[in-house]
Amino acid sequence: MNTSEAIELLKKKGYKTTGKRKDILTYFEEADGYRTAKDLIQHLEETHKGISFDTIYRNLHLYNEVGILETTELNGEKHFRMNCTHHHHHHFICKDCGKTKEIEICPMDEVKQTLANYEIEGHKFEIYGLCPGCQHA
Amino acid sequence: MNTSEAIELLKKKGYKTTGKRKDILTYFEEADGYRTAKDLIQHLEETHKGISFDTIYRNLHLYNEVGILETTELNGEKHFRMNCTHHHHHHFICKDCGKTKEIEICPMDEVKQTLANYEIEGHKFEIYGLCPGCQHA
DNA sequence: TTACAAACCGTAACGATTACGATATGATAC
DNA sequence: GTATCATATCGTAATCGTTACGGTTTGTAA
Repeated sequence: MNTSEAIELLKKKGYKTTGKRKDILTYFEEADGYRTAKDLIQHLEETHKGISFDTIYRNLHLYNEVGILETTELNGEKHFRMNCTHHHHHHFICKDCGKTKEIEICPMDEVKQTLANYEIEGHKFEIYGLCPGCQHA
Repeated sequence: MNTSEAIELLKKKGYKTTGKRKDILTYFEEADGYRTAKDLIQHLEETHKGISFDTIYRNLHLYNEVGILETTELNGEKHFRMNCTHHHHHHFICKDCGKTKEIEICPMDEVKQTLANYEIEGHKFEIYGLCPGCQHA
């Protein structure tokens, strides 16, 4: 997903297009990895001095709800990234820069067989560490 | 791991044995699943009225550090459970009661091959849903 | 039984997030 | 273009889980 696709989706759902909304989307499109609300606030302070927490979190929640962003919890803070809509996969996540690498392997088919009487609602498979670029920092 | 093994381990590492420490361990041994700090406080209030946050969190951290408890993050709250030390495995976690079921499948061997230049520090594989007992509640 | 480090208490502070009344602003209809 | 109105935003206070701290109590080992 990219910024213009996301704006299109928001319009279709009846949400208004604002400068702040666009800038938030652009930030995540360019980030190419997981970022926190704080990262985003810091970035937006440059162009939108005094932007409200309300605006930040309201839009993060909205984007997450309509599927523009996906989220994960990393040492007590929520992290967000542009959603990859094309197919099911998981991520390696760099602890330093937040960048991700797609992992195509998913063992849920096998796992489901061992959970016959269980109602499965979701699963999380994430690998953490340092990406090649961050190993010598 | 059970309460007496845990106490033994603490002693060996030079930590003191107190009534509160024992009761915390017993709570997790009997819980048989993930519990929050709040759950624990609620339980201990009965027998140790006015117990301090400091005591709760200090011991939770300690237990986590020495490997008595393992931890996961579930909708913004840290959850703890008695550690299963015997072998590597993952968990199905019931959203309602916090009970877990061991999953023996782990795809990390395959995954490692696709992350040749990456430094892997850890991974998380969890399945969420409702256990058979909680499906009709 | 004394001595002392470790454990604990009561409470304040912290950081991330949520919430709210008042104001501003896109989008639509005229 | 302008009026209308629901939605978005602001400024700020409140909330929630967690952490921190000075003072007191308590296991433990000599």
